[in-house]
Amino acid sequence: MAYAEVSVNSPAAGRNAFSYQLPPGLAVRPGQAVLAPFGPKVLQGIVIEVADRPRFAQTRLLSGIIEPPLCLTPAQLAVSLWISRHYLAPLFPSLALWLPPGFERQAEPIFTRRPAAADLPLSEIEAAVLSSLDDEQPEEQKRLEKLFGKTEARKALRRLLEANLIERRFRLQPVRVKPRLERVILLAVEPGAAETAAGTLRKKAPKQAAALRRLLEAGGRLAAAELGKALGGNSASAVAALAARGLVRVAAEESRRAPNLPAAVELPIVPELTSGQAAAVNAVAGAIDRREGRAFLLHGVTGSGKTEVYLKAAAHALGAGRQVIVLVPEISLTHQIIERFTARFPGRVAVLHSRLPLGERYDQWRGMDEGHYDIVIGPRGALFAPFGSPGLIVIDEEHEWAYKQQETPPLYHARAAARRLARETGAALLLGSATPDIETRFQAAAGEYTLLELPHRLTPRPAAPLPPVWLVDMRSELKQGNLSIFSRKLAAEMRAALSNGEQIILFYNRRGGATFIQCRDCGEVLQCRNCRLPLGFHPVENRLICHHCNTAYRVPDTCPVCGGRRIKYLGLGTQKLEDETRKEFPEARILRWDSDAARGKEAGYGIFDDFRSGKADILVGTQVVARGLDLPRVGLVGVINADTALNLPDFRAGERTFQLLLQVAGRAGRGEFPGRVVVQSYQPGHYAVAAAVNHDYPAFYEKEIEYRRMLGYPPFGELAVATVGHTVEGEGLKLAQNLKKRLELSRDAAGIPGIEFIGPAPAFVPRRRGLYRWQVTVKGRHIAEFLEQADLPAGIQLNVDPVGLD
DNA sequence: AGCACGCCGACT
DNA sequence: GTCGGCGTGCTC
Repeated sequence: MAYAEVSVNSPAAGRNAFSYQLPPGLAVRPGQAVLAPFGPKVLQGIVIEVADRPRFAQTRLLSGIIEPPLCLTPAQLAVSLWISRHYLAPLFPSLALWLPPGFERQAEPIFTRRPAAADLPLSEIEAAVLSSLDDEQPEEQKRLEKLFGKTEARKALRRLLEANLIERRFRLQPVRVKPRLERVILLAVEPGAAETAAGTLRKKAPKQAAALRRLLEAGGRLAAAELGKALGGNSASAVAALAARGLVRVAAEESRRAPNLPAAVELPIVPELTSGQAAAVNAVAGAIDRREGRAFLLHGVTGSGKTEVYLKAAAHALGAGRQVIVLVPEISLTHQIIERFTARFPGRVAVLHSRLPLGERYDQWRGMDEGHYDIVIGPRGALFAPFGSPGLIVIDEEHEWAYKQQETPPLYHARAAARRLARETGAALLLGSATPDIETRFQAAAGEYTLLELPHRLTPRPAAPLPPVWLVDMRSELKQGNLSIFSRKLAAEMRAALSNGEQIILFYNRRGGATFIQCRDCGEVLQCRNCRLPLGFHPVENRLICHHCNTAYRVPDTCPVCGGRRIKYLGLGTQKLEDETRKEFPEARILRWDSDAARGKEAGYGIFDDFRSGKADILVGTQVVARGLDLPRVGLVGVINADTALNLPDFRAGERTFQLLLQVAGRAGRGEFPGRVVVQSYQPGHYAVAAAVNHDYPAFYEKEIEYRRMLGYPPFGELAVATVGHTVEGEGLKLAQNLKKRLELSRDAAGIPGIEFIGPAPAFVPRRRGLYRWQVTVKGRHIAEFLEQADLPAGIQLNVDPVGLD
């Protein structure tokens, strides 16, 4: 007797697989998509394992396989099992990452009327629901809810079910996405015969003759829509007449939907590789050939030619008949890299991201599955492209936080998942960054990644140095009576740039708004004594609270360091910044680009294109303007507030600030003008600011890694955050305290050393969707192994290896 | 998610 | 005494 362990698509399944008996004659493989009975429903599932014995004694019979058949590869299966285990994520969603778009279908309830005659007293609405049901044609609950109202319909259905007047069954939702069919006109005779026929028809049926000619030009096959366009309007009757003569045939063929890709842009000359680039390409190519699943960290300053390394390595993988996955941090950044890849590899590039219409996503997926495309570009989800033997996985800007999935489980990190996929498939993994993640850089030093370096910038002007950076101490500006947003240095540089015809980027760091408290005399930010993280201000209690350990402090009147009285929380928005800029520079044309201004499918590309084409002089914006955008006419970059992000209660705040400052500085001087950068800061002495100003990654790394080591933060310890929520304010805290107690008991029972629990503390977003949220942070080693066997209450959310605040 | 079971408060 | 609130446990 054969059995299968199956992951079923039910929220109830969690991280478990369920045992089923295989019906005689049904053969399934691990990875196979199947249908399995689960409670009253038949659900979609994925086979995890096939064995002689079940893991669970009471088994039901597996319903069958899903048609058309679909089977995950052993490598895909292994990556998903790792994700589910490491991130304590539900199993089916971890497997579903690989499934084609639109594959997932829920079981929905349907109702039929029973022939039973029992004549019970019914309410008006119950009678109405009953009379709208048929004894053969089932009705969907969804439709009844729309008709009678959600709660009313549910109540009535429940009553009718109890009275045995109706019957409920479940069926899978209908397929949402289908191949698109298109009418195609095909030549049904030899070209010679068609030519002759066109000649005879020319006089009495000119439209038919023209249609034939057009069809011949197109090689005997043309979409009906195109033929119509070519003939100028209605071609249906002509086509019908030709078909009646047996000259053409009309068929329905599948047409692939594809997104509009940005036009291919190739550099004027394919550049000769520098020795650094060549060495990097050779190393990666060797790893691709040896199929050893090796990983590389390409540390190259902005503008050092990392993309060219990606392209050459990709060419090598494709040459070996293998596929290429290119990940970018977010959709709005796919644009530039798609331009480069489609130029080099026309017709082979697929794009996969959540903003594509479902039909396009589906066709892109199938195009890859069937081998029409062998390159995919997209954000983190593109890692799960249906490629049988990937040769290269590129992660551009690998330090970006967007690679960690937030909110919806599985909360995986695409970099970590890519590392597993590379190992499983023998692909080479290539991580690129100008400011590598501290953890990645540490692992490179430990030999986990091979370090490849590109220390020099390539620009049109030969050997252009990285732009000089001026650091302005805003405390002394204030002391000298300058209350403006702009320091005197920045204002002067802006005037000079404007009169020189250069463009300017003003970067404003929005994150961290007014959550921290700072002395405007000395720049001191009040921190928790235990966690060394900035304290958040809570106006209701008028207290400063540590978001890590929940210690409360009273709000001081004077600065504990310098005794100054000007303690305040800083607040400024991009809108205000734009207004101030306009006031100060009335002659300049200003564009604002922040997340509010960049909604929708185009994701701000209108703004970007306007600025690039010179329709404005100053671009004011948040994080988005710091991204890897190539803007050749930008001479000056001004950073309005270098350090607000520094003061978030996050141990990665320093790293984030450093990365952002270097990135935004890199926007200056990429083209015609030598670049300059002015950085305004209240904490110019902070090592993240100082190192960024000097473009000194090693200096920052040394300081940061020491800080991490001292406090046991990653890479020296692992973190997980458990969040609980409750509608009643005080109950949330109780839940969290209870959770912490249970975790401590589990730890002591298991005897796992070196794990500590911090908190409970209010979440960074203390209230969401009506719930008061509290968090307990788990810190230590082998956290996933501990949490896997720990006794966890229902309803908690776990974020393993968290990135950013939530 | 849904649904059953089971235990305490506002009503006939 | 009863109806009904939602806490807890289960789905191979």
